[in-house]
Formats: sequence, C-alpha cells, structure tokens
Amino acid sequence: MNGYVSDAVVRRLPGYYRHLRELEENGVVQISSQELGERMSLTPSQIRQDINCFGGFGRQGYGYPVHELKEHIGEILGLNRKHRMAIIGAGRIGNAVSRYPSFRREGFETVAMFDSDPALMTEEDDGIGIYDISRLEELLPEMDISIAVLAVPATAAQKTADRLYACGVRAIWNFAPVDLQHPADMEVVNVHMSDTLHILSYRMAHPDADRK
Amino acid sequence: MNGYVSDAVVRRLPGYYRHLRELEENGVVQISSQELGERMSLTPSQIRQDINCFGGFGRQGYGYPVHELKEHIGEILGLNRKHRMAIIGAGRIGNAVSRYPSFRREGFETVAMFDSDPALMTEEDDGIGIYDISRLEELLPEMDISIAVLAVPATAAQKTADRLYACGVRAIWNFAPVDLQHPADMEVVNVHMSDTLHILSYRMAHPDADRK
DNA sequence: CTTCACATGTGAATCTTTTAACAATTTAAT
DNA sequence: ATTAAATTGTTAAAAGATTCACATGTGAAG
Repeated sequence: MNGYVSDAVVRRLPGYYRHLRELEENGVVQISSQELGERMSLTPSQIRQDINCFGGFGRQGYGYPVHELKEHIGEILGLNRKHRMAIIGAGRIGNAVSRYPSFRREGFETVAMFDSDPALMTEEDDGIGIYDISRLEELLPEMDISIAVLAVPATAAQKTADRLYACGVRAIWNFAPVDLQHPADMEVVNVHMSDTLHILSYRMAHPDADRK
Repeated sequence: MNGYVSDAVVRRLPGYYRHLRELEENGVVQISSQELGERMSLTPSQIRQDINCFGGFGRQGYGYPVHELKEHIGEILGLNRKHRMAIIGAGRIGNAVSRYPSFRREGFETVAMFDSDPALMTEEDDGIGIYDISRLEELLPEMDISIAVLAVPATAAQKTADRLYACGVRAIWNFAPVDLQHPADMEVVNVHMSDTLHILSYRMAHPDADRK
C-alpha cells in the first residue's frame, strides 16, 4: 500500500472498473490476478502491482473480492459524486453523448445543450432544453454545471473553450479534434476519435510491428 | 534515423499529423521542435527524439518542413491507402461516425450499415444501404470491407466481433465499452469513450495529483 | 567572409513502468 | 492435523521512455 497512484495506473483504472463491474454482474465474487490478467490482457504481476498501490484488498491463496475492489476503484475515480453536464454543440456527436444511457446511470447527467443552429432551439422530449449558444454567458453560470461536453466543429473549439472558462467551467470533455490551450485550473480530456482510427490504420499498414 | 517506431511514438503520431495539418492550413511552412512542443505540450527534446526515429527531416538552424513532415507521417500512418468501412449498429454512435465528414476525406469511406432494428432498414439519403444484421454473412463478404465499425450494445459486442471475423474482417474500430477477445490476426482498437470521462472524473476528484 | 544566433541529431543520464522472483499466508483436501 | 496447491504483497531487476547536454551544421546579418 504505497498510496501514490501513477498516471500509468490511472489510465488503467477505468478498465479495471469496467471488468470488475462485468464480473459482478455475472455473479463472480472473487478473482485472482491471473484470471483478471487474462481478461484484461495484462500480466498478473502488473495487476498485483497496480492494486497494491491503493492496497490491502487481496487475500493470499484466494484472490480479490470483486465487489469491494470495484467499489473502491469507483471511489478513487470519483464515481460516487454527481455531475451536471452541459453539451455544447447539438450535432450528431453531442446528441449521441447526451442520450447514452450509461452515463446518466453513473451520475453524469446532461441538463442542457447549446448550439448555434436556431432550428434546434426547442425543448426536447426528454426535457433537456436546447439554447442558442449566444446565450451561454447568460444561462450557463446559473446552471451549476461541473462538466462541459465540447462537441463543436474544430474551428470553433478553442474560442468556445475560452468562453466556457469565462463562465466558470473547470472541466471539459472534448470531442473536437483539437488540442485545447487552457489554464492550469481547468481539466481537459480529449476523446480524439480520429486518432484511434489513425492508429488502426497504422497497425493495418504494419502488421509485423511488435506492439510493446 | 533508427527505424524502429516504438508504441509510445505511434500513439503520438496522430497528434503530430493533426498539428502539422493545421499548421499547413495556416500557411506555416517551417517549425522548430521548440514551437511545435509548445503547441502540443511536449518537450522539444521529445519531439526531436520522436521525429528522429524515422529520421532526416530537420535542418539545423531552421527546423522541420511542415508539409514534407506531415506527408511522411501520413504515410507511416497508412493514410495514403483507401478503406471501405461497414458500420455495425446504426444507433446514434454508428450514425455519428458514418456522417462525420473528415473520415471520408481521409480515405475512410462508409459503404454500408447493419442493424437489428427493421425500422431502420432503408436506403439512406446519402446512398448508404442499411441491412438487417442477420444478413451479415450473406452480404458482408461481397463488400470488400477492410474496417468494421462496431457500435452495438455491450452485450452483443463479443458475439458480433466473432461473426465479423468469420466474415473475413481483420480490423475493428470498437465503440462498445468492452475489451474484445480476438485472434492475433485481427486488429482491434477501442474508443471506450466512458473511460475518458472516468479519467476526467478522477482528475476532478484529485486536483492535487501531479500528472506525469 | 566572419560571426552570431538558432536548432537539429544523438549519446548518456535519469526517471518511469513493467516483469520476475519469492517468502508468507490462506484454503482445501486427506 | 498435516500437507499441498494457490495466490498475494513486496523487493529487486530489467526494460522502456523521457530529458539533458552538447557538438555540429545552417542561415542571416554586418
């Protein structure tokens, strides 16, 4: 139990959470680093090392208790908290995210959308209002938003991020294919879907390259 | 110029490509590792090290030629090739991907969609046919698909991936929140959007943690 | 033509991450 | 009650990635 969670471990945490939840749903109550490693394509050694840094869950000769470990990782990830999200850009991606049911189940609730296309300005069937983006400064600060989902075109992304910061937003989940410049007190995580497609393209072009 | 491209470098390649294209669009013809590093939040040293592994582009006292470097990275990524994609699962995510215009521009063309919901079985306005997923084995092998976009619910993902493999598909761009088991001769890259949201949640819960 | 500032390529040093190894503990079986 | 098999926590070693430092080459200015 060493306490410090390195960035390499943080990147794997959502994967642990996902697999443990799935195991729990299937009624599995206990799992060894060996077995979990096979599922996740990690070495048992790495799994023990990872879990050990927030320590004390395993029992020798037995393994790890699935439910308890999942809950603990969920807490480390902050999944016990609730988040109110605003979606900026009500195009296909923005809508896909706002309707994706598992986010809401995990405490990420979409409470409003903003777009520049007036055709979309309407109360949606699910009760999420869509507002003109020109009203961002007027409406957003009242909404108690903790996460903004940025799903605008690349060309508008930086300017919009700046406006969001000015409205008090301190966390952006960015779907625009752009690396945003941002103050240190605003967190930004990028989805950058096309990057993953490019990596697939790379692997197809170099089937020989050993992945390490 | 050492030739071997490590996985850490491959993961950064799409970012280089993105930034270089943007620079090129803005008419920038030359850039130093210093300046590029500021844009990308990488050290100049790392950039020189990265670019050096497929070598020989920079000129001392001058920097790197933007167009030439971009083109070369594009080739390494395999972006000179064309790909025909089939989208499996015509829900919001599947549709968002198939309509996203920049993929087509980069040579990734959606040629068909499959879904289990008969309400969707129709020729779309953009000419992309939507077929019942039960006809996968009948239709897909004829279509000369090189990439399948998997956008079905988590519960169906593994079974569907197995069927795709049986149909001859050897590359999957996976949007289902699942780590697929797959033969070594099939490439899979995951988007796992919710993982990035979980990482955002982690960072919000631990604003102190140094990101390294 | 000389000089100066700039910026790369590269080898070595440092830091991080992963893997290996094993003593210690638990479970289950006989 | 003993023993055998399983499996962790942890330390140490190995591998990998990043940063540093500097010699070397380039371009521009005087």
